[in-house]
Amino acid sequence: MDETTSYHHGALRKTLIEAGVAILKEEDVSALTLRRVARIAQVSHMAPYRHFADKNALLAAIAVEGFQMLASEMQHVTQSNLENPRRLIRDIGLNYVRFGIKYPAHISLMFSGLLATSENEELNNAAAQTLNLLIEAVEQAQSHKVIAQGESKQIAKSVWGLIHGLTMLMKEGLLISDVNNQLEVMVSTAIEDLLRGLENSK
Amino acid sequence: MDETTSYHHGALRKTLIEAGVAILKEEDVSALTLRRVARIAQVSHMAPYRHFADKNALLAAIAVEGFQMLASEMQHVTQSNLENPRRLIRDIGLNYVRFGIKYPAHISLMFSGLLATSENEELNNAAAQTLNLLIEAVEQAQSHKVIAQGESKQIAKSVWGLIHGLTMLMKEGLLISDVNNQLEVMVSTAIEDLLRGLENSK
DNA sequence: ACCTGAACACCGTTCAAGT
DNA sequence: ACCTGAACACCGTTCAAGT
Repeated sequence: MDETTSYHHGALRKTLIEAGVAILKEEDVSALTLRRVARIAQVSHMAPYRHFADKNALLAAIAVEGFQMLASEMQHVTQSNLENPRRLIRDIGLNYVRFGIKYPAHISLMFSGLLATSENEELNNAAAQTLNLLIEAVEQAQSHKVIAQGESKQIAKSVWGLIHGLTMLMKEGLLISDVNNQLEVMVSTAIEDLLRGLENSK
Repeated sequence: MDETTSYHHGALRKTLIEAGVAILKEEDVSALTLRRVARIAQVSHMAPYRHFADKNALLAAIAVEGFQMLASEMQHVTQSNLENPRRLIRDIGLNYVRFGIKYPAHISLMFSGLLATSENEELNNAAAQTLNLLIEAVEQAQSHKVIAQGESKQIAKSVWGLIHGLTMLMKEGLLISDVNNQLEVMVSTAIEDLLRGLENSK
């Protein structure tokens, strides 16, 4: 029953995903090839097919890993802002944008069209988890009277749209020239403007 | 001096770009290869190198074409909304999102990281034009007292962030299930919520 | 079950050569 | 100037085979 007695080891799937994550930390999505991931894991270029149907399936698994990293950051922010929902939403936004700046290739993969075409249930659930965490934050803000009642899902989608768009544009260098000094004001201002509009929702 | 006497013709550069645009209308970015574009243009796989330094340069030119298509749509919307800046901003947003739904592979290429890494001046100008058109719309709204004075550039960036994020999430199928019937309400609501917050900017 | 290597049809890019 | 073809080191994927 010792899993390490097989040719490689029982954790090849995980090793392959981690190799992919590591590549995305240094290079862009085009560097993430099946053969290279296999090389890093020290297996033949065909071994990954025992764990993934094709390259897209590996990419989807790496994207899931990204959504989990993001969710875990969002949950951490939520823990430290239990009493101030206005600051909670702002901090979730700031961390989302910083996540995109820190892992540009990874977030690029996560929203590269895999979700649009893949029908991969695990991936769709992982992405939906992002929205769920935003809905929770919005409902918390509503119960604190910071956001008007009703339509928490629509409101969470608006918030997601704003912070996701800022992230993508920021990542492309289209919003500010100095990420260290301008990011916080730029993003906070945008989020607070939207929150102000949500106070007296129609 | 007849340009058509050369091996191919003088318009190869344009032909190659249009071949790329055509591929993106049907398939995703991974189908856009240098060799395939050359095949469509009926030239050898090396001919494109006379017009583009490498594959990235061709991709950048195709992205520029996308920004020009988008700008031309935005200008058209602006022409038909000269008197109502509130509706203008909403319609620009709606059209931006529809552009992304109509050309998902093209908009994906436009924001795929080329801008972040390329230093391509033409591409950067084309992308900046999008922001310029939004700044104009915001300033029009300010002069009609629909948006509070000051910081039109920051406000335009917030608006861009919102509509860009909604576009990308929509394209991934993460916001609504029925694009034909739900898009307009979803996007309009989000934009109007932000505009409400901008009425009495801090 | 899990892993391997040869083979195939593709890539982007370099180089030397043709008109 | 513009275009070509051979060659190289890569891809993803199929297949037949090994333990």
